[in-house]
Amino acid sequence: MSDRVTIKSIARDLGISHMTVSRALSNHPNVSEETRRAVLARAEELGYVRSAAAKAMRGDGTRIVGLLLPTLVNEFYARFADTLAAACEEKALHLIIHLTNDEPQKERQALLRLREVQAGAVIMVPAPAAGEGEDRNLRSLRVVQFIRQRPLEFPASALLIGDGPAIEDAVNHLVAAGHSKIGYIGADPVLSSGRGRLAAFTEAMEGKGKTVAAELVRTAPPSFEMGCRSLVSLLEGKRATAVVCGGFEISSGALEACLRQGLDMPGDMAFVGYGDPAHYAWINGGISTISLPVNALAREAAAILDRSMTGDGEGVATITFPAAFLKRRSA
Amino acid sequence: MSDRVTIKSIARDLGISHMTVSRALSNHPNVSEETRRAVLARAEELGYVRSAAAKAMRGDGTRIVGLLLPTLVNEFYARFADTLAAACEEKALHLIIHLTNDEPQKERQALLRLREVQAGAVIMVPAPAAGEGEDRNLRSLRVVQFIRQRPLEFPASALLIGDGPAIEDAVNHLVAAGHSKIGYIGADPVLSSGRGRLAAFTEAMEGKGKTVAAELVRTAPPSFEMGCRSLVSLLEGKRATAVVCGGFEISSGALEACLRQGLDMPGDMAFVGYGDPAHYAWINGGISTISLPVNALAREAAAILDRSMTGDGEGVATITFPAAFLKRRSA
DNA sequence: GTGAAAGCGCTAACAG
DNA sequence: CTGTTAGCGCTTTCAC
Repeated sequence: MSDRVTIKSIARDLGISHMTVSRALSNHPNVSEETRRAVLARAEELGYVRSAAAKAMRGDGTRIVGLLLPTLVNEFYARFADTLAAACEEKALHLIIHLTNDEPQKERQALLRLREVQAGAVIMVPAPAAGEGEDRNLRSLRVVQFIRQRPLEFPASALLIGDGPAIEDAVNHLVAAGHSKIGYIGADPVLSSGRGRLAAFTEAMEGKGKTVAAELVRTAPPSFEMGCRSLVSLLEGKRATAVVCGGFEISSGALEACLRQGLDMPGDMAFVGYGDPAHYAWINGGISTISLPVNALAREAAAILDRSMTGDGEGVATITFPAAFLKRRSA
Repeated sequence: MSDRVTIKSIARDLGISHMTVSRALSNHPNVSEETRRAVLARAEELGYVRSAAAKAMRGDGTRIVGLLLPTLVNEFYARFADTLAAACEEKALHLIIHLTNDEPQKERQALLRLREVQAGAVIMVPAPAAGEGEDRNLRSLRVVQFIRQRPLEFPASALLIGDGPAIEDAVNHLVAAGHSKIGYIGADPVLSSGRGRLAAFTEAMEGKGKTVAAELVRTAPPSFEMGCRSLVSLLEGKRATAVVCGGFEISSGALEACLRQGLDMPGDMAFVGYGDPAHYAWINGGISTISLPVNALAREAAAILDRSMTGDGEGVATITFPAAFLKRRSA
C-alpha cells in the first residue's frame, strides 16, 4: 500500500513546493486559482488528511478533550457522555474517555495519558483523594470538575448539582407520609458531593425535629455493590421504613436489592432514588427520585469546553444546576 | 507558567545533551548510572511526559483506538464501551469515542477525524450506506465491524451476533403459547443485522407453518423512536398479539410504548425484547428478551485490538457470538 | 558513555 | 504568486 499522503508527497507529485500545497490546503490567499484547484483535486483523490501530530508539534494544539467518569454503565453518566460526545462532534473535538472507577490511581494514569496526547481540557468526576500534590497532572489542562469538587491549587471550573433542596423535599415528603425511621445511603463524605448530600439530609431531618440515627446512615465509596449491601443492611435490626439514596450507582444498587428481595415500595419500604434513568418511571409503578438535568449539564460542559478551546481562556466558572424531587409511587 | 518540559529543556537544565536524556528515559543501557538518576529525578520533579505527537511523527504509532457507536444511551452499547474502555486502560490505549447516530455522514466525519490523529484501529457499528467508495477512510485503519457488517474492499475483522437460533426459540415459544399474529419490529434490511434477524424471524415462522403477514412487520433505520412508533402501529388494525424486537434501541422504544399504553404483558401483548439491560428483569415482572453476551463481545474486541496494535497484523477474523432467548414474564 | 545530525509533517517568516 | 529555511520533540544512525 502507498505510504502516507503528505503535503510533500503531493508537492512532489505535482512538481511544486510543499509550501504551495500547504497554502492551497489552508485557503491561504496567495495561491493561483489554477494551482489551488490542482492541489485540492489531487489531495481529494489521494485522500489526504492533515497530520494532527505535526500540527500538535508546532504548538497548534490538539483538539483533544478528556472525559473521566467512574463508569459508563449508569444512565446518568451515559447520557452525559452521549450529549457531550455529540457536542464534541459538532465542534470537531476529539473526545477521549477514561473510566476511573473512582480509583485515584486510575485517575492519575488517565490524566497522565491525556497529558501525553496534549489534551486541551478535561471534564472529570474527581476521584476521592489524589495523593500528594498529584494534581500536577492537571496543570497543563483546563479542568472542569463535574458532580464533585476537589480543592485544587489553581483555578478550575466546576459543574455541580444543587441537590440540597430536592433532598429536603424528599425528606419532608417522607416525614409527611408518617415515616420516622428514614435511612440514608450515600457517597463517602470525603467526596464533596457525599458531604453535601448527607448534610442536606441531616438538616432536613433536624428541620422536621427528627434525629438522624447513625444506624440508619450508610456512607462509603459509591458503587452499585455498595448500594445493594447498604440497602440490605438497612433492612436488618432497627429496620428503616424509608430510604433516601445519595448517588447514581448507589441508587441503582439499592433499587436492585429492593427488587431482588421482592419488597413492595412504598408498602415495605419507601424508596427515593437518585438520578432518573428512563426505566425508573416503569419499575414498580414508578420510582420516586431526585431528578437531575443531565442534558443541561452536558450542554453547559460543552459550552465551557468551547470557551476553553477557543482560548478565551480565563473563564473559570462554578455553575450549579438544581435537582428536583420527583414523586412517583415508591415513596 | 513554565513552558512544556521536553528532553531538550531537561538537557539544558542539566547541562548535557538531549540525547543522553532521551537514552536515560528510555532505559537505554549506554548511560552512566549517575546521569540516569539525575535525569530521572529531574524529569519526575518537573513532571515530564513524552510527547505523543513527536512519537507519532516519527512513525511510532499513536496508541489511539476509535470506537464508533450509534449512541451511548443504551445499556448494551454503554456496557460494551465500558468494558472496552477498561481493557484499553490496561493496555494503555487511548480510546476516542464517536457517536454516529447511524448517519453515514457522521460516520464519515468520525473516520476522517480518526485518520487525522492516526488512530491505529477502529471498532465500529457500521452505518447503513457509506456512499461511493467512501470506505477509503478505513484503508489506513485496522477495522473491526461490530454487530453489523458492510462489504469492504479490503480485509477487516468482524464481531457479530448469532441471534438466529435465539429468534427462532422466541418465535417457537410464542407459537407454542398460541399466538399466530406475531409482529416483528426490526432494523432496516439494508443493515446486515436487520437482514439476518428478519430472515431468522421469517424462517422460524414458516417453520411453524405460519405466514408472515406484511402488515405485522416493521423495518426501518433502528432507533428508540422507531420502536415506539412501530409498536403503536402494530396495535392498530390487524392487531398483533405478540411482538419480537430485532434491535437494542427498537426494543427500548417498543417497550416504552407498551408501558405508556399500560399494556399488560403478556396479557394484552406478548413482548420479546432485544438485548438485556438490567432493568428488563424488573419491569412488568420481567421482560422476555434476546440476551447477548456483551462482556464476552467487549473482551473479544479488546483482544482483537491488542493483536492489531502489537502489529502481529494479519489476524483478520470474523467471530460470531451466540445470543439466547431468555424467557421471563412478558412472553 | 556521550554527542551531533537528520528527518518525521507542518507552517511562520522570509526571500525571490 | 512561489520557494527556501527553520524548528516544534523525539529517536535512529553514526561519530567520538
